Amino acid sequence: MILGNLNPAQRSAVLHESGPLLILAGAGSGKTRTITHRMAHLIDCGCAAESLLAITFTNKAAKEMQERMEGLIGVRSPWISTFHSYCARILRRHIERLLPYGNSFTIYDAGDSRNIIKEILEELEVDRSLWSARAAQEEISRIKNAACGDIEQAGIGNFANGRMLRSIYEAYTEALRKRNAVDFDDLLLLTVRLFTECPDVLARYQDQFRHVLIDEYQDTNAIQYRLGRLLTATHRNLCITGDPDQSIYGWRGANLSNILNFEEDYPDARVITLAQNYRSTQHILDVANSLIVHNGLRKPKTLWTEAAAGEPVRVYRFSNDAEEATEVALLIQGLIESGTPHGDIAVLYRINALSRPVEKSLIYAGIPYSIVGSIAFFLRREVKDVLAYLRILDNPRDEESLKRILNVPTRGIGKATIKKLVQIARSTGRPLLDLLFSDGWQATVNRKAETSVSSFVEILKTLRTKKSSKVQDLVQAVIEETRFETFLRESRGDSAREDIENVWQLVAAGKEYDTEHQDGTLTGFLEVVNLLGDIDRWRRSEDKVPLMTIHSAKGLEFPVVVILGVEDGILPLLNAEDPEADIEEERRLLYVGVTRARDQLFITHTANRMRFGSVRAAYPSRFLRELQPIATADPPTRCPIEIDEGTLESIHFLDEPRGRRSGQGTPDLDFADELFFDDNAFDLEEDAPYPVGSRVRHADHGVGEVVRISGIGSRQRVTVAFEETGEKQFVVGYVKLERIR
DNA sequence: ACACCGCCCGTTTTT
DNA sequence: CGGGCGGTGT
Repeated sequence: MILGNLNPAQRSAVLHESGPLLILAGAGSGKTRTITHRMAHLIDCGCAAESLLAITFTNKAAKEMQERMEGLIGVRSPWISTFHSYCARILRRHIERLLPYGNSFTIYDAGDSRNIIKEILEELEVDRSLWSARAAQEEISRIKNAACGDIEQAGIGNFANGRMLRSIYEAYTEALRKRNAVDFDDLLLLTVRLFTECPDVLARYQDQFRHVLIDEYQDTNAIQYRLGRLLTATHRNLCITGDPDQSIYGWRGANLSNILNFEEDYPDARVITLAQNYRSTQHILDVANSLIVHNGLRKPKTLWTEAAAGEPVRVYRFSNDAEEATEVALLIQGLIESGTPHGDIAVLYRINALSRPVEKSLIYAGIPYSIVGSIAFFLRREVKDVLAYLRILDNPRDEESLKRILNVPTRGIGKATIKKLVQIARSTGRPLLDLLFSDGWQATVNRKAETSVSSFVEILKTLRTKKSSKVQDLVQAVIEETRFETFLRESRGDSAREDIENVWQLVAAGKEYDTEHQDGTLTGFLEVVNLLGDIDRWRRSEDKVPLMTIHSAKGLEFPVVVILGVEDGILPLLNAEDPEADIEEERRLLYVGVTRARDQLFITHTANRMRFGSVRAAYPSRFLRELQPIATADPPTRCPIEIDEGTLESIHFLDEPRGRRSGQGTPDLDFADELFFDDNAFDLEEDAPYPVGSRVRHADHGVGEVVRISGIGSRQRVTVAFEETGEKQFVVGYVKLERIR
């Protein structure tokens, strides 16, 4: 085994033999390298490859790890997959132990679930102001993820809405069971249930996997935490890697304390910190470090590098989003002209909506780009329609898919008919498809509908005979039997071409699956399709500028990164009705964005931004004032003035001609300037409610002395050195402090 | 049954 | 600005 290329920390992680191990891996610290080497080392030491299990969060990460493993040890590779795929595979084998599920269960995506929830809300006659489908869906997911499906524990309360939620939850669970379907959360949840209810199954996997590795542990939720514990309960060979500073999935139930408390869970755990960064320049790391240090919930660590200082990080301010978009396009054009490949320049943003103006500018500038994420390919309407045919063939109880395609392509089966059919099915207690295949429904619908449904049934019967052909042929058969292409051409106007193209891409996906899986099945194909996100399908290409959310960019790196819209309200994303927004998570998000950059980093913000269809004032992100040091400059194409040691005031200075130029100077612009740039015009010593040196009392921390303040107004932060608990930082607007002196 | 119109709604982030 | 949904007209 080659240990020579590893640094001392990496090496000790590789050499750690057994027992719990926590690898705190900073961004760009060679984590994947370390864990693949570790696995290879274990195999070298006599572990069978089959006895290793590595769990990642994205298929992309799994694939990358897989490839690196093959490079290191040859073909026999350990089991490496995402939590979700791993659980799906376990369930395919054993779900029949959890009746009434069968092993051809269908995995429902959020859209499918939403449809069921809508039906339930209708059936239960739920007042729409009490529960929207969206809200109910979110709550259901929260119950599953945070409380492992235990309603009692989820604390939903006993008021009308809580009681209603309980009914919705139960009806939803029952609906899925009837359809032999599971949602994303169920994949994990049912696996935990399987392991708990069937100790023999658990024992089998505990025995098989002598070493379990969980990647990105900072993003695990309650169920994933339990899975990890269950799988390693006997041998305790649990190796986790993660970085509390990169936890960005709190909204999905990720529980940061899983990683923060790992050492309490496993007092004998070995902890290794990887802080040497091999990715970014010193300037970029300085910015990253200065930002993240403002977080309280973390394990302190400072990234360092042997690399050069590099280009300064630049913060650009624009008067509106259109200008931002044009200038970013010009910036990119300049980079491309000087030889940077398109694929080396990533444009990142907090919310998908921000991509549009930039897309326009890129098109205008003739720069090819590709959007990664947003609407996943397999979620497109026409693709899902074709897939629905496959799904109903695979799982005859999948009522959602059946209803979806009864009248797609349009064949004269309307809502009323569908409703009638569903009703008969319900009253006879048989699956809808069973009913349609029998002759117990014809009398209840009108003649026209009757012939239509019959012809639909005929199509399904024909397709059923081809069920075990190659996936590619099956997809093609669906398109031909249903005359799907004609349907698209006739029913879609402008988008017909694109829609048809997408449908044929699905055939291509089937072909790809067939070649990659010699013993593939329809079930297998559908599973891949379901669990594959857009980011997983994305292949880095030289000739397109990638545009994506920061969430999608996690785990990736680019020589040049542009982060758009770093404004209060967007990053951090602030929600009017939810003032308790997790600012620290937002800060981590920016941190993740910043640490994607290898050589050059550009951060932009605007004074006015089009949102919700109208122009609104935008304010620089509160995070910008935490960045140290930043060099700032006017946008490159207009006034190429550069400042060697940028200060906040210099932006103010540079910015003045800006308002005039755009002719859009608004009072808000001035306010924004003041908010952000006039830090030093404000006398911090005099006007602060808790000046430096004053003594204060805090309910939890006791008495302390103010050692530092920063910012102004309600956004002001105050750092207090408490006698008992040490230094803490607060936002003045949110903390209760009693001033003693 | 279905196409069309117009209103209102809301928007993070994804396996 | 865009999608979803309710209502209307054919």
